[in-house]
Amino acid sequence: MTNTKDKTTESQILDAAKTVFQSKGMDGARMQEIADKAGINKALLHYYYRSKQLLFEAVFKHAFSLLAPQLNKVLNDDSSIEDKIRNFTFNYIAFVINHPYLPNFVLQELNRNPGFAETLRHTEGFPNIEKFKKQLNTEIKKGIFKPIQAEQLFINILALNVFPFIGKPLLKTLLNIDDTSYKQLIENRKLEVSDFIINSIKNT
Amino acid sequence: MTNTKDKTTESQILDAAKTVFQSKGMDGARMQEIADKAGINKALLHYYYRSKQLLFEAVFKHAFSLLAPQLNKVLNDDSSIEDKIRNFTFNYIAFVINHPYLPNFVLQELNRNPGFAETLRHTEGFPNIEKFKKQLNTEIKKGIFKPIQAEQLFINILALNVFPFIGKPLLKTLLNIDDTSYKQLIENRKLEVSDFIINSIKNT
DNA sequence: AAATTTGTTAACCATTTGGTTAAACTATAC
DNA sequence: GTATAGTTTAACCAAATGGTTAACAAATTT
Repeated sequence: MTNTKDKTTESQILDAAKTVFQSKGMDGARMQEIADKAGINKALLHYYYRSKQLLFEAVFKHAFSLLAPQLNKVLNDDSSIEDKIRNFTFNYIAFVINHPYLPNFVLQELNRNPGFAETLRHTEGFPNIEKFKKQLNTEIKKGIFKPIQAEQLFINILALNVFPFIGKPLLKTLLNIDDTSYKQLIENRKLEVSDFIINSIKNT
Repeated sequence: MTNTKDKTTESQILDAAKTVFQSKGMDGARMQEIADKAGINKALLHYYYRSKQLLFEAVFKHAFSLLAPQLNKVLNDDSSIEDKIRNFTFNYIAFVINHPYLPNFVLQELNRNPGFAETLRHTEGFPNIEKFKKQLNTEIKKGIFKPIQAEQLFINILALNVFPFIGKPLLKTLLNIDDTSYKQLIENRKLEVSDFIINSIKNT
């Protein structure tokens, strides 16, 4: 075997698995469909990844490893809170526009199996809120921001950025708009969401 | 057959189906598990609801019929925008604390089958945003609020209220807190979220 | 109370599904 | 070039799954 060919087949499988798992979830995904999409025999899936569960975990961990650095940006870099919020919002929305299935996939599977979140905490580079908390409290003491619990602000930031992607089918229907308009609405949020947040907490 | 006994069996099935579908989703749910939970033979499921798909739709429509009136409250009653936001936030969070699986269930299944949302639009009492839009624009013109698109504000309100429930397993891990603390965090949001929103858009 | 309709069950069925096996094929090692 | 190790496939398998059937039980009707 050539190592090149190895990697090609294995990554073809992973790519196909990503597509199928992320659009149908663990329960809805079929090993045969993944094999077909990868253009290989079903037995090869088990040759490279023993079981559906392990293949799924590979996909899930990879998905989460894409999201974690996005979160760390808002939590652990050295800019001001205001800059963090603006950068995170802009970058996260731009990022998810290119990976539209990711947030729904990760949240759904964590809900299906909450114990899975525990496993993630012990992985390298798992986001931690401590620095963000201290920094926010310092800036509040300086009078830059109105008092707000770091946890609540963090939830709000995430909510405003993540929800439009998870809620897309519902929101499109409620707002009675088509895909193009919805895309535009999301595009506008890259800047509007930060204003919305900053407006709310900044002292004048 | 007595009509009373009919309804009892049928609603036992529906109750069991709610529990199973809402916690495991369409793909993860098993007809046998629903039958067991209802304490009846599996064939009875098909006697009352022809197929898994139809039983699922009954559960889904019921779930949505619980959520729709909550939305209509923010869209179509006669109070001011500020009161609407405060009432909706308080009521919605209180409501979902008692139906914790609902938002995730509805959003997940709409993502799995986006065409389903179309079906909902044509049901009685489907929420409509038009009145909210006009009212908001009027209050903006009066100078009560800073300019903001009704659609964006609506998304924000929904996001801030719904996301904490959908994201619970992720947020609990990120914030490194236990169930009791998380419950308290959510409880606090009943009032804090409205302040957060109003602060952001109200003219001073 | 006999006939008929409705409710309920155990057993069964076809299909799907994740997973295995044994053989064939390919490429590298000797 | 032949042995050896890694790769790929077709065929197969057992378990699970949604759904059906035919017979039985319980009401309702007449």
